[in-house]
Amino acid sequence: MTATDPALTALAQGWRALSLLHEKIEAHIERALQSKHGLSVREYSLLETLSRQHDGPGGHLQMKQVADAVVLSQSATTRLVTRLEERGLLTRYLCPTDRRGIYTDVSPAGLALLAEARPTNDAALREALDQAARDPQLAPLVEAVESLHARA
Amino acid sequence: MTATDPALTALAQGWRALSLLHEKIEAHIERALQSKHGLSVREYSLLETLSRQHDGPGGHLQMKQVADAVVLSQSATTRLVTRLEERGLLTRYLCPTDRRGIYTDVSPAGLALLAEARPTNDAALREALDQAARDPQLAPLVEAVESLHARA
DNA sequence: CCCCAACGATTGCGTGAGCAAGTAACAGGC
DNA sequence: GCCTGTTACTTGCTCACGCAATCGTTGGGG
Repeated sequence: MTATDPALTALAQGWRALSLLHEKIEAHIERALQSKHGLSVREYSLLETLSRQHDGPGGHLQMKQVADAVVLSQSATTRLVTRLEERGLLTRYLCPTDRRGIYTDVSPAGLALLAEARPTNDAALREALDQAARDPQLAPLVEAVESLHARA
Repeated sequence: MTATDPALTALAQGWRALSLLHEKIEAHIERALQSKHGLSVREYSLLETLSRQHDGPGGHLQMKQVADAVVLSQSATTRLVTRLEERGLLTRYLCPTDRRGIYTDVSPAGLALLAEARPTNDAALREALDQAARDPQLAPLVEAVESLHARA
């Protein structure tokens, strides 16, 4: 039986709760974004990330940075970017100083679609959180997520 | 520009942080479990869930309940259970009172592997959390996850 | 008793993901 | 100026997932 260490077990419960909450929210948002805008959560997430960089200095990210930001493998990132590029939602162009690097930037169409999808995303998120808050095992985490913005 | 509503944006940031934290932890544990025990996170998660039911009354779960517990589609659950059954880690048997339902139960071999993999899982989790705590954007969430067990 | 709507589980099909191997471009030693 | 090692990205392969259609089972009318 190895009488599992209580501290570790408790930590595992926390991880389990986090995992459950994440998957529930993701599933909920996925359905909403997919049905209304033909976007997956990852695709939306990528557009969102790139658009935030857009406000800043360069307005572009290298594939590697993208992969890190969305926590995907390089190969998956390549294909994700390719898909969105084929839909005209973003553009790819070589980095002038290092021709190995490839920058990606959101296109106007991408920004438009993002603006259109953002309310859907936010509403679905709000909904999923409210729904999760009714589960006593998830409630504390929901609270934590919501209180994150208070410190902004 | 649609001057995004600050409250919603903040919520989205919270969701983004949750998502990042989840994926980092999952990736970390996945590598550890996969290399040392040939188990995916989902497979481990399923064994863990079933074993916890094992302590309780019936010691078994219907496919539907399993699917709900691990947040998977019914089809994915069927295949996940099939894979683990083929490895001899769990057993399937018909529910005697309703032959539509199928119960799943962890086998002794499954329990053994679980006992073997648990330390790996816990260590990787601990590691991933410590690593994430160094990211200021993730730190508050990490704290929340860790404090969950304090209320047990 | 038979029929039919509902339910649980499985299967066919298409898609996205990671790993490993491959290619192109930089950086340093000699 | 090559040759070697490293970096950034892409491609081949395999596999797990979700959706939709299907099969077997159950339960409630008629």
